[in-house]
Amino acid sequence: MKTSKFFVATQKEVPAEAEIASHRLMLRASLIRRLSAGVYTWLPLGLRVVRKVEAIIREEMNRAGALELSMPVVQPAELWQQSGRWQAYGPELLRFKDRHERDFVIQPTSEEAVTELARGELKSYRRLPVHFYQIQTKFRDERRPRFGIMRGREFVMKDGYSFHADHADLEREYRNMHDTYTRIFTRLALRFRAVAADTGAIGGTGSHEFHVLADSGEDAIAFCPQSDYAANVELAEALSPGERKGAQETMQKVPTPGKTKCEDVAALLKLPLERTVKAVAVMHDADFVLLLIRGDHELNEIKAQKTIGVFRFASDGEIQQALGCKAGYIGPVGARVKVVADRAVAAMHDFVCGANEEGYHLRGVNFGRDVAEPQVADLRNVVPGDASPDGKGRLDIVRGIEVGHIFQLRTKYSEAMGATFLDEKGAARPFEMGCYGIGVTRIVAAAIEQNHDPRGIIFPAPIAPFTACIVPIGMQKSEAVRAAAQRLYDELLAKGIDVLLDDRDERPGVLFADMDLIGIPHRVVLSERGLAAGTAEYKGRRDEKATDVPLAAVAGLLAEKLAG
RNA sequence: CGGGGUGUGGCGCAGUCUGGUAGCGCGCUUGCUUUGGGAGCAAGAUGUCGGAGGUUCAAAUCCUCUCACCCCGACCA
Repeated sequence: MKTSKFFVATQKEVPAEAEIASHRLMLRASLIRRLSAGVYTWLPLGLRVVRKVEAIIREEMNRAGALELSMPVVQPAELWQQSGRWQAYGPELLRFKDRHERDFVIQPTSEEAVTELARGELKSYRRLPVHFYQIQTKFRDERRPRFGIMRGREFVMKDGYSFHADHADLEREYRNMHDTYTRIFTRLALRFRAVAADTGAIGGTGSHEFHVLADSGEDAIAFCPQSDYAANVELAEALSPGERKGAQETMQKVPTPGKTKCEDVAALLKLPLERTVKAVAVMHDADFVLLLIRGDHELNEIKAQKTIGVFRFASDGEIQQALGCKAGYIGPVGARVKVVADRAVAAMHDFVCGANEEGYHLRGVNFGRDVAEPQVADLRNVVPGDASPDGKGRLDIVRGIEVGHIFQLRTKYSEAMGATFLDEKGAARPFEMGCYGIGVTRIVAAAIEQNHDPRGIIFPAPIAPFTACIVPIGMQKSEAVRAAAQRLYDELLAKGIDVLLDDRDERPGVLFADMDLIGIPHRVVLSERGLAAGTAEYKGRRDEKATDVPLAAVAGLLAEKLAG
């Protein structure tokens, strides 16, 4: 491709809307343009990247035995009513009526449509297993779309659905997909991690998320450098720090006027933050519950919900009513309410907590002596340095962007929609189902988030819009440069290299800046000076400096770089 | 959906408080010069100031309503 025949519309200045690097760079490099909130046009340059990502996913899915099909973006509401998601999905599901006033949705995923297909086509166990997938547009009416393509409302997803006669076969396919996803993200040349994820209400043995590692990621991932343990922080188990030591202090009430936060109380009493306990007041139905968390820890709401059921935070009025005190000074001592302590709190002695009296805290508090032994549960987020749940080391935490999720659905949809097959004995049984998603367009943003510098994007070669570019200096003036550029361009094309010849009549600085911004991994510069010496100049996008290469060796060098 | 904020040329902004008929930078067009890291000079084009209504001799500016977008908040590829 020649730039003059392509569409490069780079910008020096960035629209104010762009918050994160990938969003800014995608706009500046003319990969995308915004059409509406969370809805973007993919410009030719960006679409080339999307297509490359899709191609790799498609190859690996096909290799893994999955079959590509395409289901409708617009789907009838009846299917969604059968599965229950018409009610359950909420406002993220975009709904509309056709001219006959019939309800439709724009698919956010396709479990219903694929289960409908299976119900009609997979009548016998002899047809199983089957894995269908599609690469296609999805729409979720996010409450707050942001970060450009990263969390857009319209996006492209690879969604696959497998059907099995029994759970063992589903687990086999699940492992197959785990391996396939690992291959896909490896081929995409991204730094990633597969992490155990919450299976939510469905349960079952499995759900894994695949995260691209990036500091700007919205998810926190706990992993153990000494083992292969990795889990989303929302799920990672926090072990008990050990046995509680005996009490050494006597409990005493200390004035702490105006100090409602653990940090402030600890500073006032000149005690480390981890000697304090914060009490979080929540309501489970009509029950008032105090959750005790160590001052330096953070409540994990998912864990808390698993422990006490669905809850909400108590209002000031409810706290006043239950404890006769305002928030900021509440604690378990003397409180006639249900108390659940985090494991770390259960191991504390001589701690500090609220006195249930405004302006006062208690210090030297001990379970058993001053306050009843509480119910104990894992309630907090793990922090770096915590023991790994597999007992093999200490946890560290990194941030990630979720780009893939594999899930054992089991019979949730097949039962809800009456999708059954006949087994060997002629009995009708619901399909065991798995589903497997990859955020295709999100991968583009995540790749940029992980690979950029002040000059722009640094695309991993497998997904770069062009893998190499030729920058001729003074091409419009110099016949020699023009001819050499054309020759090299033809040669690289003949070798199957995806090359961009930047033949614009611009100053070299403009060409360099654009090629860097767009993130083309390999650059070859041709100039009269170099040609006189029979050389071209090669520079990798991450290289500090360019190196001179004999003109005749350029194609070979690039082929070698791209192979390696 | 709650809270905060912004809408002025393709992009980034000033002007709004204190009404007087719109300006800067980038980009764009043309010409000349320039040509190894986002050039210089000159001449140009592009605005119903988000929309509707109101106040006023006069509204980008004040008032009301509305729409769009962005940012912070209870979980998704």
